[in-house]
Amino acid sequence: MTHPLKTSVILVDDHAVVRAGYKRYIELDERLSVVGEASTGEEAYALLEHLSADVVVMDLSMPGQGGFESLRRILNRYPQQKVLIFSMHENASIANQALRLGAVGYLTKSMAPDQIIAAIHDAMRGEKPVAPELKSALDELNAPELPHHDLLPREFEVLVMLASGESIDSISTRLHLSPKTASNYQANIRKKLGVSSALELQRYAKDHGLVS
Amino acid sequence: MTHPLKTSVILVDDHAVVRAGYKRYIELDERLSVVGEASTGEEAYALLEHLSADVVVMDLSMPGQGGFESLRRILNRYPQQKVLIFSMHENASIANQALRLGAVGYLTKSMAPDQIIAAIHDAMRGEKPVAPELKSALDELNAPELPHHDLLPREFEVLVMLASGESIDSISTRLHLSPKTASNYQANIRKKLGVSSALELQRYAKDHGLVS
DNA sequence: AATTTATTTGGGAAATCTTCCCAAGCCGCC
DNA sequence: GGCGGCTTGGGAAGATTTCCCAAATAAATT
Repeated sequence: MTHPLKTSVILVDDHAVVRAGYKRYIELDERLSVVGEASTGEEAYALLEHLSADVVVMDLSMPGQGGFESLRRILNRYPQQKVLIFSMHENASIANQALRLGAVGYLTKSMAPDQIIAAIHDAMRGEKPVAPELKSALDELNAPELPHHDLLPREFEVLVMLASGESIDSISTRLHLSPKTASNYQANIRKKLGVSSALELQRYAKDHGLVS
Repeated sequence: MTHPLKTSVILVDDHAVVRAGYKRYIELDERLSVVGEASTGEEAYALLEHLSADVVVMDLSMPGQGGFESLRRILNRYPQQKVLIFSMHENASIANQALRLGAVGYLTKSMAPDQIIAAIHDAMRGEKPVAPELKSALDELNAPELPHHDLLPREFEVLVMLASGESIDSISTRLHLSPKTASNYQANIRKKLGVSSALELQRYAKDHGLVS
């Protein structure tokens, strides 16, 4: 026999209507079979205790504690599990985070159905399929010479808080710093990143995946 | 016969895999039939020249000139066309804009499949189905007493520029104002809206659909 | 162990920005 | 003509930001 075993797949997406679409396409390939579905990351995690699958195909934007946290927990518990992210967002920094966390690939919903099927087979072969439109952006993102790479650790921490909209006062309180110090960090961060306002800073952070 | 005619549906979504899901569910109801599919708004517009359908079910976030523009053009050419928006975004201000443009309803992808089917029938009956999780937010959004409704015209203009990240200097230049005046506008806007930083102001504007 | 080196923390002083208060000019309306 | 709302900005006080610098601590190197 040419197919000793089917590749088993678990689908994770919070939209039932979207899961139905995945399933229809995946099952057109008789070497694949969908053995389970889940609508949240937590559900997927629980499912894996009873059911193993070669590949988990998972959306990232889900309710509950979100796709990233689920990915982290699944890989922590099952380090060998192949997880393919299949996301709406054609955002290189999101893809980057997911791959760093250990996802075996990152696909987007705008890929053609047969590319998606091919990616599942690729993953089984040990490759790391990535949506073609993100390849170059990903390389750029991992270039070592991005401005925020020479922020000091403390500066980085403050940057993230600033970018998520916290005020100097709130930061200095939460970090037990004088407002003066927090403000000085802000100035240094802005200078190093080459931005001059809170909104530019936020945009920088978003573009580089430092905040959602 | 109890069903004199099936309700015909055209699906518009740029993700083939997602369309497959819609279709599977819709066709489970034998009173509905999918008579056409399109992957962009332009395609949908062209399709309508050859093919009429009772309801167009359309995603908003699509490549090309976007869902809003497509909706506008379709309704301009075919004012009677029932268009149901079926979007990912559970954002009241987006829904609000779509409904103002003349969509007959706004559904989200996290609704249960049978609610979606029901919404299509509702639309045929002349109702205006709206995702339940958005109902209250929509009402709130159309309440006449929102803070930004008593901004002066000029203030509103400055608000939009501020919220899209422009600096006081850039605004004063573009509007031929002294930086002082622009800055005074900012202070007045912030007071009227009850926000205290650039980021809060941006969030306010986003939440109320004043900027994308 | 001794000594650089990097990092964290904040003060002082000047520059800048924001706020608050107020007033002049303008436009439309009765 | 006069009233009221809108637009425009000055003055002055207050707050924030910036820039420069230095002490304290932690980490790395020899």
